[in-house]
Amino acid sequence: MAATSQAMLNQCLFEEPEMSTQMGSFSFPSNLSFTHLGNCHQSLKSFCLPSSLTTDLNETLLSSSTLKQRDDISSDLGRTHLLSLQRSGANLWAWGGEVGECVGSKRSGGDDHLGVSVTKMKKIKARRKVREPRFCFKTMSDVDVLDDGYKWRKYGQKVVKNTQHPRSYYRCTQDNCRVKKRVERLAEDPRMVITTYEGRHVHSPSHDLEDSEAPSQLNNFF
DNA sequence: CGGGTTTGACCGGCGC
DNA sequence: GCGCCGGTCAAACCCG
Repeated sequence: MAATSQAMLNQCLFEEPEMSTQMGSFSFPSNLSFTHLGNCHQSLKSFCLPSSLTTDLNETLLSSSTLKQRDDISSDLGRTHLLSLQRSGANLWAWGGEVGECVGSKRSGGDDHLGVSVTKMKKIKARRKVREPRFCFKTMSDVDVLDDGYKWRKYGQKVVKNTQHPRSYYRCTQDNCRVKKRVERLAEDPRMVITTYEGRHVHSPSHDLEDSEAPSQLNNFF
């Protein structure tokens, strides 16, 4: 799709942005396609997601050599753009398990954890049961819906407060797959598209099904 | 005709 | 309890 080449991956962050803490950063080529992001995301996954979400990958933590490789790729392709990797308290509850325990142990020390108040954390905990794992990232693109290899059906659109651009709601068209995504434009910079994914796909991307019979283990976080 | 989009209605959570 | 707001539903509509 044309959307792929247009998209410039600029930032990967986790919900909710105001609660996030910078965890690390590295470079990606500016002309990296969204599909490529799916592959690179394996490294992101290893770098920032709990092991419960990476059991199907057999990958270890992102090493400095891997980062070096990414830099090499970037230099090969010319320009680079900083990709910031962030993690928020809001996602910690969503993931649960070891991450949740991590939150609990760190919270015992004071009123704040990652800049989040106790009352806010309580509300976060209250929501833990119902929310799917979520993450979002920001791309600079003139099209709203980026090609991530999956097929989506739009089920709603909403004008959110204090923004002039509507937020669109999409669901994966695959049966038994309950992954959703939200797409909205940044109020401060309409060129930036915020894409938020919720849940995990239980199938391979539609592109893989079309291109080969062997289902790829890559991309399955989207 | 089937699949996707649009859009107003509805619902539940949350703050006051 | 009430109103606001985000998220979802579903009927109508569109398009190939």
